[in-house]
Amino acid sequence: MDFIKALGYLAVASRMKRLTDRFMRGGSQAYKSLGIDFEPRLFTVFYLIYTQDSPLSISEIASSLKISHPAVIQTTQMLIKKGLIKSFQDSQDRRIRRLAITGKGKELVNFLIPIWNDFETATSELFEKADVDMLDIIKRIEARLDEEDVGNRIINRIKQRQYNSVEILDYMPEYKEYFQKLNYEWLEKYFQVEDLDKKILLNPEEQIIKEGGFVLFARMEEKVVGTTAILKRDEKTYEIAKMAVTEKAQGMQVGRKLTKEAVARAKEKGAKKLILKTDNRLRAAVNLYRTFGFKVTQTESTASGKYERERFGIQMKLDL
Amino acid sequence: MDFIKALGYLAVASRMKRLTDRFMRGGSQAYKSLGIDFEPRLFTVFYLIYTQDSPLSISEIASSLKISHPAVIQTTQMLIKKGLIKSFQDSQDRRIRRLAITGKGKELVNFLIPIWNDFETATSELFEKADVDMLDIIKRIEARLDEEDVGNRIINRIKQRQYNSVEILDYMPEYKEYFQKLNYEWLEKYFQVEDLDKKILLNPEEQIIKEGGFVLFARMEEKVVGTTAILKRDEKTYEIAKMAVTEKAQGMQVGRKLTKEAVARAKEKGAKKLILKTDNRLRAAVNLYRTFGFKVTQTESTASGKYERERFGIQMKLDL
DNA sequence: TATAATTACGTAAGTGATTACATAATTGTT
DNA sequence: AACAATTATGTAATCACTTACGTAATTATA
Repeated sequence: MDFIKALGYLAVASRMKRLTDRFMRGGSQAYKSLGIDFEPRLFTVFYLIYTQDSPLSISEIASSLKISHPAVIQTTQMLIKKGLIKSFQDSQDRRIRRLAITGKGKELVNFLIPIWNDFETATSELFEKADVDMLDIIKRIEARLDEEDVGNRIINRIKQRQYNSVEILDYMPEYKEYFQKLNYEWLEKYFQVEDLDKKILLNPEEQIIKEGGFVLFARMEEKVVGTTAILKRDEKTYEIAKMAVTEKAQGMQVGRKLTKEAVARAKEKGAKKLILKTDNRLRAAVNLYRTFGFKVTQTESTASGKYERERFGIQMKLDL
Repeated sequence: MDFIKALGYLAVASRMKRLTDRFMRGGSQAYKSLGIDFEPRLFTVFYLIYTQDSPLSISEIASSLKISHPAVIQTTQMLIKKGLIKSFQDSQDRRIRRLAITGKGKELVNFLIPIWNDFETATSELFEKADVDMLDIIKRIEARLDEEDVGNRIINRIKQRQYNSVEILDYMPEYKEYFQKLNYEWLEKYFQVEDLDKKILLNPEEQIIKEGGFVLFARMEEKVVGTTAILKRDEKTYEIAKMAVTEKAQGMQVGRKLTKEAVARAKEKGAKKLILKTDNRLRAAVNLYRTFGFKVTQTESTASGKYERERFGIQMKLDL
């Protein structure tokens, strides 16, 4: 019974690895059973050095083979120990060590060429029998990965799902405590909770909504994980403030969705300008706002807000 | 510039490895960037334990996943350290350690299931975009490898080529010295060169050919690498003797080709029986003869030949 | 023309698997 | 019942890479 096989695409990488291991082992098995003092892993580096007319440097080899330079160093050390290549310092640039094939190396190549030819035909025949054009397949997959690597593909998909699962809700009295709690959570961590904070957080209805602003909540899987306020400054100007996302939900696009909704609400109300105050040290937040088109308008030297923390803060603006 | 790409099937294993590494790295990248304390290499073992109703043993896991049991031990140790699984001794068999998921483990699975789902869709979408049915491809290649692994495919091809490159030549006076030299080479190594040996090796024309026998030589890439004699015992009986293959060419099917030709020559001459004397300790030789159908007819206890060494020797016979 | 940035190489440690070997417990055989 | 063979697990060493970090040499820049 083969569990990995049953997992389908969930374990396709493991299956590819298992298959690759089989191929690599096949090569060393062949050398060993023929009593040849050579290993498959030496092949690419050795053959590259052999084919090149002028001696190559470590990093030239690494980039040609798309492997790390320590891998090249380890391989070349082994080849030098076997006497198949030699190294010498570059005459112009003393950082560079150049690698060239030796007489013994050339001899071995001549001996190995027919054997490598057998390697090649044996493999290509195997793929032919399996009715698989492996080179073309690898080429096509690599091309896709050059566009976007596996990690990013997965991350983007996860983020998209998380983003979709977040609901933005209007102010409801029963969520009032979250407005306070979520803001205290991070204010206490980074700054002090000042009197003006307390006043607004305790009385959002009075301080924000009655003044023509909004309070929004973000809910994810039945839990309130974020909040923000949109304060009305004047008919044409609104301000995003008191945005807070609980630590567990950070990185899950909650802030993005709250900001998106805040922008939409301000537009609806006929605002021409949306401003916000934040701290240059909160990189994630600043970058998030930037992606919406917010620009920094004031830095600490020019700011003169109501909060103590604003001497480290910045102001940002978005024209609607 | 991508040298490996240019090598085609000669480096297809390296390219597969490079591609696989990219996939494996993608997974850990995704977990890391989401701040999840989990690794791709834990997945198969963890998921297998999760899906199974009754706790599995180390070796059950190893065989289900087709990996070595030390790999399972290492993985489970890490999972235990993370508190995701627990282990306990089997009640019947005290050698067996059974592994079961913990409450914390189940919690993590529930959290990870949607993420694993994203892994799966991201990968399958990637392959779809590359127009590659990877699962089917792996299946087809694995099926071929189950028939014959990569190592054997290569070795067989090399042996076939070597076999084809060996020429069998009739006796020529200028090769006379090789008949002596090649035989001394191994006789001196395993036994003593006895007087009867010397007489025959010095005078093959007189001792073998004039008596109605043959001497054959094997040539590989312009070098004489092997020899054998076919002695005429009587009208219906010939004997293969003095077969020698130089050490460097051993394992290259030279002996096989010499034997094949010897059998053909004896048949041509109308022989009904081909015999030979060898030593039970020379396993490669005895096995070679066996593949031609030779059967052991006498062992040391019954043998009474002319040679000192025959008290360790055997006689073999092939009916033509 | 200092100094900062970049490049080339080297070393160390980690990764995720393997093979080889050891030991304890169980099962099979005479 | 005694011993051999097999099975289950564990440990050590190895493999073929990687990432992370350090240093020296060169090049770019203010």
